[in-house]
Amino acid sequence: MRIGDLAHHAGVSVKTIRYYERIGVLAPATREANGYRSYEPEVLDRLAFTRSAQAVGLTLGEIREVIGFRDRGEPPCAHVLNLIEHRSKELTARITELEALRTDLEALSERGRSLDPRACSPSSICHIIQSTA
Amino acid sequence: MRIGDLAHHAGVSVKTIRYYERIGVLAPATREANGYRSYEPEVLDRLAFTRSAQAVGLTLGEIREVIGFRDRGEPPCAHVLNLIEHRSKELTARITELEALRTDLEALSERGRSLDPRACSPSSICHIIQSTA
DNA sequence: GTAAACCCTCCCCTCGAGGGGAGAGTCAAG
DNA sequence: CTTGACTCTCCCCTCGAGGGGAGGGTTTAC
Repeated sequence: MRIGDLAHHAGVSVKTIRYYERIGVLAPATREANGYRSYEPEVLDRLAFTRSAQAVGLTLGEIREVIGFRDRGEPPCAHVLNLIEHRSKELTARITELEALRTDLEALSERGRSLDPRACSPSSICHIIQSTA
Repeated sequence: MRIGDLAHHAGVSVKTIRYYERIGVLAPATREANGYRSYEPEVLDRLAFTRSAQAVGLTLGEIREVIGFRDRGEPPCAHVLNLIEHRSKELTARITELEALRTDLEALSERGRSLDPRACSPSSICHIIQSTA
C-alpha cells in the first residue's frame, strides 16, 4: 500500500503520515525501488490507535512511548493506565481552574451590566475589569 | 521613566513592554534624545489593566481593541461586556467538553484496571484504548 | 577612566500538530 | 508522447506570548 492509499483508508492526510514517521509514531516505512513508501495493512491499526489515543487527550509523544512498549514486546497497559490517570487528574485540575475563571467572568458580567459606562474613567481603561491583586 | 523602571514597577519584563508596543497594546513610546523610550506614569495603568484583563482570559489582541476604544475617547464598557460574555460562553462550552473527556478517561481508567494485560493483543497496541468511532 | 548596568534593534526559538508550496522524479492511460 | 496524478525532500508558516542572545551604543557611579 502506498502513502496515499494509507492516508485515505485511515482518514488522515499524507502530510500527517510523513509527520508521524518523522517524530517516531510510525516506524520508518520500507521503500519501493523508486523510493516510494510501502505499507502493510497493520499500519492501519497503529493509525486507528493513534486517533483514539489522541481523542482521549494523549499527545503524540505519549502515543509514541506507548507504541514503543508494544514494539519492545511489552504490553503497554500499565503505562497507558498511568498516562490516563495522570491526564485525568490534570483534567480535573484544569476544570477546577476554568470553573473559577467562569465564576469570575460571571461576576464581572453582572458587574458590567450594573455599572454606568459614563462613569468609566479613562485612567482605568474600563472600570468593569479591575485588578484583584 | 525609562523602560527598566516601568517594567520593574509593573512587574513585567522589559521584553514584554517592547512586545506590547510592537503589537499595539502600548502606543509607541516617546523617545529621549538618545533613542531611549520614555514613559509617563499613566502607562502603569495600562499595564495594570492589561494584566487584569489577561487574568480573566482576554487575549492581547482583545485588550488592544479595548484600549483602542479608550484612545478614541469612547468608553469601552459595552465592548468589554460583550467580550466577557462571549468568553464566558466559550468557557462553559470548553468546560462541558473537558468534563465529557474526563468521564471518558475515568471509564477508561476503570476498564484498564479490570483488564488483564496478558490479554492485550499486539494488533490493538493496547486494548484499554479503543476507537469509539 | 573604566566597569557595571542600561538601552537599542534584529533575528531566531519555544510548544503541538501538522499545512502550504517549491522543485523534481515517477508512473499509468490515452 | 504527453498529461495528470502520485510521490519524494526540504523549508517556511501557523497561533500566543513572549524569551534568548548577538552586537552595538549610553549612562552612571566610583
